[in-house]
Amino acid sequence: MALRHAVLAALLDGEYSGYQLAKAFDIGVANFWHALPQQLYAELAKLEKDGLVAGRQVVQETRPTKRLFHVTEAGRAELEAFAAAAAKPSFIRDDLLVKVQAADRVGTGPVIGQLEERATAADAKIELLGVLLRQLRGEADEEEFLLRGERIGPYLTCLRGLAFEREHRDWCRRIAAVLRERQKINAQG
Amino acid sequence: MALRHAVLAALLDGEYSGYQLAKAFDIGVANFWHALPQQLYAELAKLEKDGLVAGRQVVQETRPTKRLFHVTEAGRAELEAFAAAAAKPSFIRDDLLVKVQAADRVGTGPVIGQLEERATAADAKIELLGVLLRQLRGEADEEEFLLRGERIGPYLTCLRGLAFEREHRDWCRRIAAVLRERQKINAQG
DNA sequence: TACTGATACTCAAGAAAATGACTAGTCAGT
DNA sequence: ACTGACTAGTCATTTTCTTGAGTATCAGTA
Repeated sequence: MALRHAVLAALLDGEYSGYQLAKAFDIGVANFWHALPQQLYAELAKLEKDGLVAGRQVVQETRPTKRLFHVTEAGRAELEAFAAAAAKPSFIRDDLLVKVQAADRVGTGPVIGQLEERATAADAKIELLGVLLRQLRGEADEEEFLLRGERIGPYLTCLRGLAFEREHRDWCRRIAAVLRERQKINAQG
Repeated sequence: MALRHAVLAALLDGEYSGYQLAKAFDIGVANFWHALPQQLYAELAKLEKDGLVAGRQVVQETRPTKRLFHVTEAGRAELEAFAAAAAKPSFIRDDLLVKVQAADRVGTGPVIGQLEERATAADAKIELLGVLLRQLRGEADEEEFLLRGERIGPYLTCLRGLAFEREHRDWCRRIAAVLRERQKINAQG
């Protein structure tokens, strides 16, 4: 029971359809919780069955009918209990790091390429997060917003995401450079 | 097929028993791949069945008999192919971030406590990684080691882990401070 | 006019991971 | 003599995740 709370937390900011939720996960929530759309639909169904979210049908003229969900009182209570309980240790899984761990025992060429791709992707994500953060805080500067803003939760997690992406990008570029240098040295020696 | 390659990569540095592998995962590999001991035993059994690792029994006098595993040629080839294939996007999951996302909609008291615990745990991890890195690079300084060292894979992933833990610690402390400040302001207002 | 891409989902099969309990001997300290 | 921690695993069950496919409509583009 874990995705459950991530969905509830994401849904705190208003009504979302499963589809919209999947988008929100891609941008914001993905900074701390990865999930595929199918999982979200399944989880929403379970949450509704358990009365933690409620949905309402919205018929649209030009688009398929959708169902918008919001968190119920029971859902809020569930989140409250979750927040008070001990957190599990965080965890990461990253293929690319597995490859780097194996570096200098397997061919590094493709790994260097992947590190550079990742760095580029991180650049894009950093820009995206920058835009998102500016939107979230509106006119206020950050300090002011963090102290007086109404809804800072998503802002705080995006800040974490931004820091993560920056570190990740820098690491990828540095490691790619190191591996390239080593290739040169080995070619010479 | 994912844990599989993490195990192979971890096993590149010598022979390990399942138990030792579990330790190695806790310290180094956990920086990019989280797995429980039971999973490792199960994965080792599968890898052996598939001929990607081979084990040998070691009878000990004072300790239970153990089985030490090493990567076979087929295992190395498997890793090689893995390194060349496209990497999946990394993913993170963190309960604590879910709680922060929900912050200012649920009680923040316990969350502040957990942020501080995390920061303290991160401090310990940072120290541990510092020691590990010093061990790995021996006498050489970092630049020199990265360019000429024989085996830099684990060093590189530990560097990533270190950067991650630092960022995480700083973020936790900052967010804890922000949430505390907001509690004060709300108490006054 | 055909094609692409976005919206808005659903279903099912199979792989992978998490959980909890269990065995069994050693060693250090109270 | 007892306790708790460490070594070194195994087993079974359940939960969760991934993969891949399928449905349907509409808007914009070439």
